[in-house]
Amino acid sequence: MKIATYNINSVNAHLENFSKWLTKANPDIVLLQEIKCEFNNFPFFDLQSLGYNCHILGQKSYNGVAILSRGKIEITSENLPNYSDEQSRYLEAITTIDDTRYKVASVYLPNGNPPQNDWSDKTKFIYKLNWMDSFLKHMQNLNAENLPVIIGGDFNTILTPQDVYNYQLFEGNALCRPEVQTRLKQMSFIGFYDAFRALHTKENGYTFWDYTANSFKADFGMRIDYFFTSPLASDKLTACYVDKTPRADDKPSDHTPLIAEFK
DNA sequence: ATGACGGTAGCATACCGA
Repeated sequence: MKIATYNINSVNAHLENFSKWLTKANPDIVLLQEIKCEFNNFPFFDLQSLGYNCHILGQKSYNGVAILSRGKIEITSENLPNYSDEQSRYLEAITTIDDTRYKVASVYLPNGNPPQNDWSDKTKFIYKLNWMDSFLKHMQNLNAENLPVIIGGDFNTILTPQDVYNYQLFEGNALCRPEVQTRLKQMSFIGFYDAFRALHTKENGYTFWDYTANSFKADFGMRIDYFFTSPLASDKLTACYVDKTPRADDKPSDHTPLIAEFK
């Protein structure tokens, strides 16, 4: 079983790039973030014709998450069950691939940096921390599930200096503030593996490069997209890697897919 | 670099992102 997590930065704006990659990479499941559209504008027809069932939690302009699967999708949660949220950032489902049932979730964690017109405004950062607290509370319940659980998404967190091209540049940034790093590290205490880092200790694993001039070519990137696997899923994990091909292709998202494979 | 650059809403320019 092959699963991908991909912050698509508007599914409609990058549909051509995405469809080309989907056909080539042929994942069984795709977790999408930042689809940036509501139900009525989601490209169901295009993706279904490539063989995927699709469920989305949409939002106009911003955010929005989706689950694509070769198998049947049963939604188990839209938004975090213990947190009232106006933004679409969490979608969870059970889907069956090769007779194995997996619980999967597509996560788009808040960025947390202040708006440009008010650098002192902490509202977004507080929202990020509260969101993470609710998320972790839910993860404690999910980890005990009697089926493999795979949590994937854009966690907007630089966990360690290894996970960004220049750590000093991002000091004080909401992506690598200690309050945020400490919270995401709790995933491992709860029992979820950071799948990429569990298998690769030396590679940087960058999944995001900004659109500016030579960020991608110069590899000025960061690792902010993750898979977290529950004990039953970690037992089945055989590979986890970054696929840079769509980021190098025409009209890409600023992120690139992270892929995990399970036996 | 509080940089550039791209996406959305909607039609000029503000907001968002990491």
